[in-house]
Amino acid sequence: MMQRPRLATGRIVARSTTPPVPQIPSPEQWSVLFGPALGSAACEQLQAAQQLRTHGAGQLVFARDQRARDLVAVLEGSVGLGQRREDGSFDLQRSVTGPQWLDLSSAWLGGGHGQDAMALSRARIVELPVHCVRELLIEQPELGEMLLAGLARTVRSLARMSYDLVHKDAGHRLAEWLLRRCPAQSASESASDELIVPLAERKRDVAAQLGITPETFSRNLRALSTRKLIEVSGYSIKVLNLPALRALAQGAD
Amino acid sequence: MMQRPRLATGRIVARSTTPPVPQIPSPEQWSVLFGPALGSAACEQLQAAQQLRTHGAGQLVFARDQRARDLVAVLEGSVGLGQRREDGSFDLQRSVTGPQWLDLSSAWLGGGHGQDAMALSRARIVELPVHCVRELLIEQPELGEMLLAGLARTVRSLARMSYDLVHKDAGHRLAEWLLRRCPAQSASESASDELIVPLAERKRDVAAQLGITPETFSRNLRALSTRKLIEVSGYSIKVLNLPALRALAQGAD
DNA sequence: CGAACCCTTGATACGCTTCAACAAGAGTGG
DNA sequence: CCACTCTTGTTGAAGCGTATCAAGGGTTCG
Repeated sequence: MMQRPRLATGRIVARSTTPPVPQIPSPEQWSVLFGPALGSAACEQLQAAQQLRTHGAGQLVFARDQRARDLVAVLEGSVGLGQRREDGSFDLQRSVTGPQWLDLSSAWLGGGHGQDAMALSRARIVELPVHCVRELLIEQPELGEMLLAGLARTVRSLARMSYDLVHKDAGHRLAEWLLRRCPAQSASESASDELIVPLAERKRDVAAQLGITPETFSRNLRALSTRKLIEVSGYSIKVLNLPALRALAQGAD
Repeated sequence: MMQRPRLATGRIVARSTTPPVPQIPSPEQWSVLFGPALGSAACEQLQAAQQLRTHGAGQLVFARDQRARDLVAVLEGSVGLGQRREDGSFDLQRSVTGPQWLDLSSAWLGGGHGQDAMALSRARIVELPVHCVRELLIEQPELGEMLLAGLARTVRSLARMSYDLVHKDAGHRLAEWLLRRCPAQSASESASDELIVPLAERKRDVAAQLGITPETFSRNLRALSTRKLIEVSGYSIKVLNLPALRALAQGAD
């Protein structure tokens, strides 16, 4: 009971420099990143250009001043984007859980990444040199569209985030976050659904993504469980009243 | 003295439906939007595909549920992005002043715009049907890169905004905003620079972009002028101590 | 065992919003 | 022309939400 699912390995410090561990690339990773409509020819060329590496928890995936030569994606694990502070702590802005793009934007601007990226758990990373993608774009115009769509989704998500930061308080943001973590609440919305949200990350990291301190995060979780909307047990949260939670996220109360 | 430079024409209400006023397209508008490296062939094709329209202050440029078929840019004037509320008011998230892209992202996602856009002043708008751009992309791959770079800049700006919202208080954000409004503080940083920032928009709109209320905006302006960093006279702000302002924006104090 | 880390809870402080009131134009219509 | 209204910006007082500081308990690891 109450066991800790994951733990940043001691003091968060890189143990060794990045060990380049070539690993079996899953065949459909590209269709997850780019969308289902990617041709197999393009797929092969991406395979040829990719660079795989693995980072342990706490390691820096890239630094904000480091020149962005690649498109970076997370295949497995989760990586945090934010600013590393001088005292070694890291203030997280958002976390990216694989398989998902980590930084699709910086490479097109010809400068640095602009943010630090730190592995929050052991993470498999894939990098595509932007000059390779550039060449591919000439032959595969539909690849460009998928890149555009990917960036557009990032824009959406960031715009929503800053809207929420201004217009919603911590409780409402928490409810919204909780809903996003619920497994596909599509068809079977019947009553006796055992909706359990497991937390794969530290609670302070979740709090940072919501733009609040760990203390307020804890208090707001308690408030929700007092109101019988959820039930918290260590690192797993059971959703008791999905409709009420949804109403809360919409701005009720 | 103290004359009001701009005023949203009375109650903000659309006077008439959008009057499609074809106007002379400035030849270099595309190089401003896409970057200087745009070929003249592509330029001509964009010209052929473009749709121009003019909106009066208070008119909706697009609605959030409206399907996004075009890339939208502002040529002249300024347009606000945000949410129109039921009571007719508009809560602004960010404002776009021409010439600049207004919505480069939504059209690639195949859904709605996601936000409402309202003209804050009389504004000239240009729209490029996304299917035309799609076709152009096949022949002009470098166009795709410019679009990617444009979206990447938007991502940068939005990420910075949400960082600032979490980590900086109103005073620091105001200082930063003020600096962005200063005319190219490049070479002549000598002492006797008469740095005057004219406000083209209502102060409440500036406040909304900073994520604060008009009241706090007013108070913070006063705080800065009490400390002799600026001098406020109606709708024009004279910067008295640029270095101090810069230090403040960096996080000093 | 102690050390380090994480989460929780309480008390306090601060920043900002909200509400209310007021002055100063700007547009309107008699 | 002068009321009259509408909008904007400013200022003050009060209250809410969240951060900060401090303390304690639980767990893991050396």
